[in-house]
Amino acid sequence: MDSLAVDHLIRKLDSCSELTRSERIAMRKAEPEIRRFGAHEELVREGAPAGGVSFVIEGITCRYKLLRDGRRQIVAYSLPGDMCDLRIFILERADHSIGSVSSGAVAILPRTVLQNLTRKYPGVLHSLWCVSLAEEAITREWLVNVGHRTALERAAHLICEYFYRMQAVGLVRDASCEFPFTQAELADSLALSPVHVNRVLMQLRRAELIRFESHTLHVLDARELQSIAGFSPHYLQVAHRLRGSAEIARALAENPRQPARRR
Amino acid sequence: MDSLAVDHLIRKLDSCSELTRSERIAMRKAEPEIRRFGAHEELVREGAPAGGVSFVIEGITCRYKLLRDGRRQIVAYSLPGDMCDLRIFILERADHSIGSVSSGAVAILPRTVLQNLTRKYPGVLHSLWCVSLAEEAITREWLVNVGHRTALERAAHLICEYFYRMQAVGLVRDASCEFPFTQAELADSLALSPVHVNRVLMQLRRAELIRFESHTLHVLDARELQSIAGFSPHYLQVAHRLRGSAEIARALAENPRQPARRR
DNA sequence: CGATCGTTTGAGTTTGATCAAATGTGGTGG
DNA sequence: CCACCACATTTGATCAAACTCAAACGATCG
Repeated sequence: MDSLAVDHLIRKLDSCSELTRSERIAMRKAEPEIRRFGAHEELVREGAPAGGVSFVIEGITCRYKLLRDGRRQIVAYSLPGDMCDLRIFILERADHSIGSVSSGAVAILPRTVLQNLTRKYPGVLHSLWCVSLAEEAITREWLVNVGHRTALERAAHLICEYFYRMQAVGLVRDASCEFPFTQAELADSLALSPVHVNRVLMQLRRAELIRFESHTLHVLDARELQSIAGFSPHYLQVAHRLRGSAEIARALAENPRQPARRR
Repeated sequence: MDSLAVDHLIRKLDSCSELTRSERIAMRKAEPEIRRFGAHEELVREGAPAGGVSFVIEGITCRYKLLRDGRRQIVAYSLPGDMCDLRIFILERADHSIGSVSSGAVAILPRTVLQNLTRKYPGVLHSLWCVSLAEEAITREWLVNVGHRTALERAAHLICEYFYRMQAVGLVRDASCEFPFTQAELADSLALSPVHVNRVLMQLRRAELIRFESHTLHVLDARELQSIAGFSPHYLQVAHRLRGSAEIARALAENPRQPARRR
């Protein structure tokens, strides 16, 4: 079960920048702690001392910041395979909170384990860096979203991005996927009031672009939805067609610190 | 002159995660190309094929994204010592544009040079990763800013952040520093109209919190300004008190690929 | 079968946008 | 040194997108 959890992480890192066989083997030796959670819980509070590095293996989590007046801005969602918060690896304390959207589970690697891995296998370090850059690209797009798009465009854009990312991790079937968000959570992501989120979602449904059923999202007209959102998936495509990084990874692998089995 | 430029980069990386002597020496061998620019120019257009990795050695640059309708969102400013866009190191093409705010100069390292550095010196790789994480923290704070703060708070917050960062690179004297931004640029950063930026800036000046003189910003009441902004510099302090990263860097240095001179 | 939480709907308000024009200001060339 | 131009800032008036408040409706669960 544990090794299955690490496979999520390996797949993620591998998709960003190819790992060598020896790196994969080393990673599989890690035995993360599994922590289950319910929906809409607080997992890590801002300011909490940094624990291990965790990644989602099931369900959805989010990162958010709270303001003085209690309002919050969700700054990112983590889908299965995503790191909950890489920055924790480097900081003393969490610089924002982490919560769950749906129920699910995270795997937690003690920081020392990851430190040892990055120490011995620079390819892992490189992959982690790539993951960070990919996340930043998404954050930037959110900034554009909240800053310069109308409420309708914003909502459509978030749905497009979510759908794309769910697709990328194989969680979409028949143009539909889980959609566990409350409208209040969407509001905190989009910087809109819950009431207004309700109205724009209704607009999208009435236009027959999407449909909700229990907690499932159906995308009825992806093309039109993307058009309204001004969505272009380009910023998400960090995973593939990396330039140069494959060579780096290979070069790093040529002189591994740890004896590496070659195929 | 060139080596002086690289020193900026070394200082930056070193502040995030300590470099070893050999890493510094190796970096000093790099001979970046220097490119000067005037104020308010476009330096890299979104979609342009990726060139070298550049960092600011004088003046201020910004990253921005353009929307269909021509509006733009500035997503980051780069002060002297900052990388203009690290992500370019990994992508085929720029996924957003880069422009200048003031006149100044950037140093450009061919990608192959940086690739070789990261290949031979994982400590450099680690530092670059830390830099990326620090940048992401700023982007997230901008997202909170644009998403959940009022126009006045937003403007105050941006000024606080800018002032803090300028201080960090030693460009503040007597509570004042260069301030080359046009109100239109501030508007594009804060997701406000230029007219409204004018009004809130006026409010801050009338409250005697700041003063502008030619292109200089004077902060008259930093405490009150921060209070209005809800600014806490915590998210900026990645540079120091890193946890564990020093040990990583040291461990990496113990087995350098390249023969390293020891003091 | 309440109770709780999330969603929906309506009415009035506010923040910040837009449009338009006036007023600085710095730079250039005569 | 001045006239002029381009550009940035300032001010006023009007408008619209999204917020707030309030209440009703609906689902889910013990």
